[in-house]
Amino acid sequence: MAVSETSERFNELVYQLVRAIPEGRVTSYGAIARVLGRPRNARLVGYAMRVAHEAYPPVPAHRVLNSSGSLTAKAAFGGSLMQQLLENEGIVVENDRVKNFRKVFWEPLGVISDW
DNA sequence: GGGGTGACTCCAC
DNA sequence: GGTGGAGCCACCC
Repeated sequence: MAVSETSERFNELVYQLVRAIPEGRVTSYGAIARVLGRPRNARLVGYAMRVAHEAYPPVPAHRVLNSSGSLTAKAAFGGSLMQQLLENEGIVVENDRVKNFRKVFWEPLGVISDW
C-alpha cells in the first residue's frame, strides 16, 4: 500500500488530538498544526477535518475553529449544525464567531506532554 | 507535470 | 476589529 504515509500519519495525529478536546472547549487549526511540528500546515489540518467523517471513532470537528474563533467550517457541516453542536456544549456563538474565544480556547500542548 | 483551490495564518494598513 | 495580500502544502483536475 504505497500511499503518502506522511500525510496519513499527520492525519491520524490530528484526529487523536481533536478527539482529546474536552467538551465545552475549542481550539484552532493553527494550534494543532503547531503541536504536530508543522506550524505552516494549518490548511492541511483543515483538509484533514474535511475527510474526518471517514474516521472512526468520530472526530468532534465542530470544536476546531480558525485563529479568530470564527466558524469557518460551518458550511461544511450544513446550515447551522455546527453552531447547534457548540451551543449544546455551552459555548456561546454569535454572528458565526465564538464569544469569549480566549476563555474557551483549549491548548493542545497539555495533552502532548501526556503522551 | 502544471495550475487552481482551500474547514488557515501572519503581517501591514 | 475588518480588509487585503503573501506564504504554505496536499488534493484534484
